[in-house]
Amino acid sequence: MASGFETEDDGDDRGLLSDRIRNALTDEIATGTLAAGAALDEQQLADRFGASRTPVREALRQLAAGGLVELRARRGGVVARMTPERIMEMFETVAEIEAVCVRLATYRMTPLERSHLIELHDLSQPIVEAGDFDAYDSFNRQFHEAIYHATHNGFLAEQAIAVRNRLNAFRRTQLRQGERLRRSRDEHEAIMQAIAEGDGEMASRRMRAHMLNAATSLRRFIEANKPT
Amino acid sequence: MASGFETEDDGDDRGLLSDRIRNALTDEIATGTLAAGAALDEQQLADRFGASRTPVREALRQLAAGGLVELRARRGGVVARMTPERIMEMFETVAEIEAVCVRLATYRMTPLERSHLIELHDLSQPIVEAGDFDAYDSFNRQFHEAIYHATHNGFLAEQAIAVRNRLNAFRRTQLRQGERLRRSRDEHEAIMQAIAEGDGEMASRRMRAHMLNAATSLRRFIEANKPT
DNA sequence: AAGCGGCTTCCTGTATGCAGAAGCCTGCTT
DNA sequence: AAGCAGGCTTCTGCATACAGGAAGCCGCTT
Repeated sequence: MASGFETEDDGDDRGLLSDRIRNALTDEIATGTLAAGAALDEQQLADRFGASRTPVREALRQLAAGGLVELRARRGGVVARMTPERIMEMFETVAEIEAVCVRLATYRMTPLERSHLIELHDLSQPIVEAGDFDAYDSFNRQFHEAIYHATHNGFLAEQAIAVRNRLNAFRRTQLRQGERLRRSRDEHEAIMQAIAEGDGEMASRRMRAHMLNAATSLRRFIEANKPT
Repeated sequence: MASGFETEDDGDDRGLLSDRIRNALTDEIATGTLAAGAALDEQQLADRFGASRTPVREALRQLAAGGLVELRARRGGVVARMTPERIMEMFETVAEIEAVCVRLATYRMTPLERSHLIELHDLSQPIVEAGDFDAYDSFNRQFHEAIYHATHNGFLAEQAIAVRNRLNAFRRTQLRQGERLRRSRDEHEAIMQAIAEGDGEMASRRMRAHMLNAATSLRRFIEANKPT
């Protein structure tokens, strides 16, 4: 998430109401519970969260600033509606940013970080065998974020996480396509290989391909389920 | 500042109050009118803008989501305080993103866009001769944004602009250092050369170097003016 | 004299009230 | 019957009111 807020992890009972609402809405949008284009009525949301409109409004403003929600002046807000073109643009952007990250990480990561990453990667094997999509999604997130942090550039890591989060709903969808889970892990394997060899450029190219494969998988899914 | 947005300055009655406040604060932070670390008292800002606290709060939330302001729960907000380390991280991030952009742009730009970029670059010559920092800053922005758009990836362009905007104040400072203006243009020249040859990788490396040179120039300035 | 604790005061966070705009529905006109 | 106009409804945007936490201050204790 773009910085600026004290976000303690989601065990949130205490904390600001507007932050809790923001986190809840972020989650619902990311998981698709709130579909793209869904209208966001302030009073309705306020009732649902047992709050007044004020914290809801603040949450919506923050989400709008993050691009998850579109606010049209005096006409209310809707969950950001994304065209297939825009989704592809976002995937390409993530792919390029991830490619940058893995290149920097290859050159900068400490032995400890490298060890941690290898360990993480090894853990994904049984998950793939079991075909556990949710577990793999969670692992995948950890894997990529470990790479972000290994760049030793906190700002870049934040940006990467923020952009990645906006693609959450789509990435999860895409993982459920056919053999994508196993192929995803194979691609990770190839990336790990390049990292182990200290070849940042190679790791970068493989990461870009990895992300674009995911995008292609998603595009196929979108076109297969096209309503028209 | 040389805001490319058509946010008509103070004569603006139209539009949302919270948006006007947000734009005004963005501007003041970017130009340094509001120094980093400055406390942002809601009531005080409300009085200054002749509004109530409500739109001020909404503006602050949006700025926090964009990273320009830090909000500590129940303790008010301050203009994001950036350490030299963080500024360098931001510069590195911008450098990498710009490098990505110019590579994609080289391969994707239309002849019209290439022509426009060349024209823009040519216009910078007399500006450098005159040593007009403000004009060059404005040109520089146009030059880089033209490259963003030539990627034909709207989302990537938005991200690039957003990150770049957060460095506004520092980039302007840096341009005022010694021969930096002329060297900046020389580096643009080298980038244009690579674009003309259709060598995206070369353009990318040169762009990265260009941005890191700017960062180095800024770091020298910061250390030279270090209070301690 | 120094440290601590309670109090006071200010400021944030939330709720509610009010005005105006956007959209809709109804009824009139052609 | 279709189109338009005007009023009505609903929701947003802003202001104000209220409650609770945070920081500073003053006095008390040792």
